[in-house]
Amino acid sequence: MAAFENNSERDVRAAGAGTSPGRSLPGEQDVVRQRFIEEAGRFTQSLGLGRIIGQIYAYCYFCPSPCTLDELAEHLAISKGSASTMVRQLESWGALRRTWIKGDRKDYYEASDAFGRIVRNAARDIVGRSLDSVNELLEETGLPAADPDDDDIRFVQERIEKLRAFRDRTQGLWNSPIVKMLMKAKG
Amino acid sequence: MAAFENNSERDVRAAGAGTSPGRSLPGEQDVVRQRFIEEAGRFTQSLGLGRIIGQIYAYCYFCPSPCTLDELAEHLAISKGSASTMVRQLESWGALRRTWIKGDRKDYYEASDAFGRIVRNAARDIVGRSLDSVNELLEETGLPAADPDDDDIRFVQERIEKLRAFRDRTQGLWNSPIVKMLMKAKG
DNA sequence: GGGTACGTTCAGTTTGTACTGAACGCTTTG
DNA sequence: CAAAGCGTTCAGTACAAACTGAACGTACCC
Repeated sequence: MAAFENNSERDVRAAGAGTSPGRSLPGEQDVVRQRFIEEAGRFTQSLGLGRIIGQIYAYCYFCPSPCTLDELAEHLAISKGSASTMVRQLESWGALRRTWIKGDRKDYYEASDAFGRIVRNAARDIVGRSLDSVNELLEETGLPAADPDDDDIRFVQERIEKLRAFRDRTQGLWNSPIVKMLMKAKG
Repeated sequence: MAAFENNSERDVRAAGAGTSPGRSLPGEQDVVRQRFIEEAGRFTQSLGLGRIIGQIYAYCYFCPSPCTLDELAEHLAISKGSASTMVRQLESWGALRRTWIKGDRKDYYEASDAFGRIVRNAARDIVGRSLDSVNELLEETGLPAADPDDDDIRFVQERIEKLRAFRDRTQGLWNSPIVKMLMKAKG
């Protein structure tokens, strides 16, 4: 709601990059920014990641210069705690990079545009641990060794075997060079 | 909790498939079933789909014969309403197939083992609509036509263009024959 | 036509969790 | 050393979504 108002420190900084020196009123591009930030929030929320994480990334993505925590908290009208937590989450996915400006104690964050890598990292982080748990069960499940004649036991064994086969087939899919290539940004 | 107790109609039917005629006590395979059902519930829940949907699929997947709604509700200790809703969700993903037994008014459900297709359908259903919303925004966003000299406007334009490029590159990824092949079950 | 036996729907409740904001530890500055 | 500025943490809260179960509609049977 309070995003990209033009009376703050950051907007002055951002406006400084423009060619119209006296320009400080919100331009049409700020409306566009605002809509993308909202949409990104809806997107990540509908994915069960919460609204804030999408908003933070979108805000940084559309910032010409790195952002600080306070900036994010103020413009997105969120608590500093949430900003801190979500920023580190995004950083762990490679979605944000932490930078510093010498003589300034604040941390600055800038968005990466390597979307493919970000999505892969996030997906791995989210479904990865759940899948690990499933895999563990698939491994440790020693089939009932006795009674190979029991139809029910053999049925269960076959079902588990099919799961294992699928797991093996898809395991290397994320790391497949083909998929990587398809998602790679080319300049 | 009450899953796979051995005093119910269904277990009698399941036990009938075994080779040991008098056998009605829970075998070791039922313990395995139970663990897979629990794990499936955890899995879908950690994915934000709820616990029940995974449990239902796992129950059906490890059933040698099709299941009914009442059976699912009773053995998984869930309400019939949830069973009905989730079963239709799974059916829409191709995870369950609805069958009938003549002379019986109940609906019967059996699990598909085409995991690849199920995952693709589910993923498309879940992230699809969210992505549609994003794509809509990407399309309808006419860039600020005026002021091509404004650095800030050009910056926003470039960022949006990069998003469009990634969208175009990844759009056909799910339907890519390579990915389809990698996920296909081979007999 | 009444009475079952189904599956479905939906208002209500409960459960889970995203988010807040105050307190904390650490580092730098005066 | 005190004080301010920074990021982090965590108990508490508020909100949303999962889940329930009673009411409903419909098809079949006596």
